[in-house]
Amino acid sequence: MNTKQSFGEYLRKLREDQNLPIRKVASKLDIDPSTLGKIERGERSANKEMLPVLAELFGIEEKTLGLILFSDKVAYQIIEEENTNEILKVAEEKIKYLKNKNLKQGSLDLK
Amino acid sequence: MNTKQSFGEYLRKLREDQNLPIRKVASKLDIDPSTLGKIERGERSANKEMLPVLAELFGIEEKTLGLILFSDKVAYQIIEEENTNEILKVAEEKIKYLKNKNLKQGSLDLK
DNA sequence: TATATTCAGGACAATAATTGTCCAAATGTA
DNA sequence: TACATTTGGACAATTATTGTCCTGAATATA
Repeated sequence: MNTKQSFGEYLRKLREDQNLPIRKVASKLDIDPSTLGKIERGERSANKEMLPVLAELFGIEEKTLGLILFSDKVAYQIIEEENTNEILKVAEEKIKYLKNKNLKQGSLDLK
Repeated sequence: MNTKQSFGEYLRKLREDQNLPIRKVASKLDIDPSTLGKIERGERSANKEMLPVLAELFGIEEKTLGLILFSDKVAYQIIEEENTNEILKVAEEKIKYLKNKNLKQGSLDLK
């Protein structure tokens, strides 16, 4: 996993390695080519529904794509803060706590 | 740091420990009391501008408040995923890379 | 050179999400 | 009871995101 690449850069590389034009991938995703171009350049965000389509198209685990996409989103959300590592650590603990709580009880609801 | 508490719960505890009504804290924050109530219950999100006000009011480091707030946001963003730990780890690496890159170059721009 | 294809990036309306504000009902308290 | 506090719904205003189209530049192709 190359963490020096954003989701968009990763996607572009996949696409170019296969010599596919934006147009074709966009059509598979059922979005405007211009939108896909923006996603590749990081000017718009991809969404979860695109992942299974891309996974199949490029023969990559959907989970891997999700990992790249969500880590991007998390990074973007906190990169302006100073104590990013601490934030991530506390977030990890909160998630652990909440998931566990959730196993034992009903559904959750955070904001 | 108690990671079993959301920002709202933490805030409510601070407020109740001082026997302050929502009304008063809301007025310091210059927001509607109903909105503050919702923040405490996690139905709305707090924002960064509120942190210095709360920090001074309760005598707590702004950074600590920010830590609780942002870790909440990160947790909320990914809690529905399976591989949350991996996501956080990759996010950490990305941030590290981007911050370093940023030190050496100009300003950054992700999405 | 002319023509076609691809891509970047702007514009802008449609849609969705968030926020501010007010109010009425419920709850707590003197 | 009377008063203060809190909850939670409603809804408009604001802001953010998305879908769509268009133009021009760059590149490839006939």
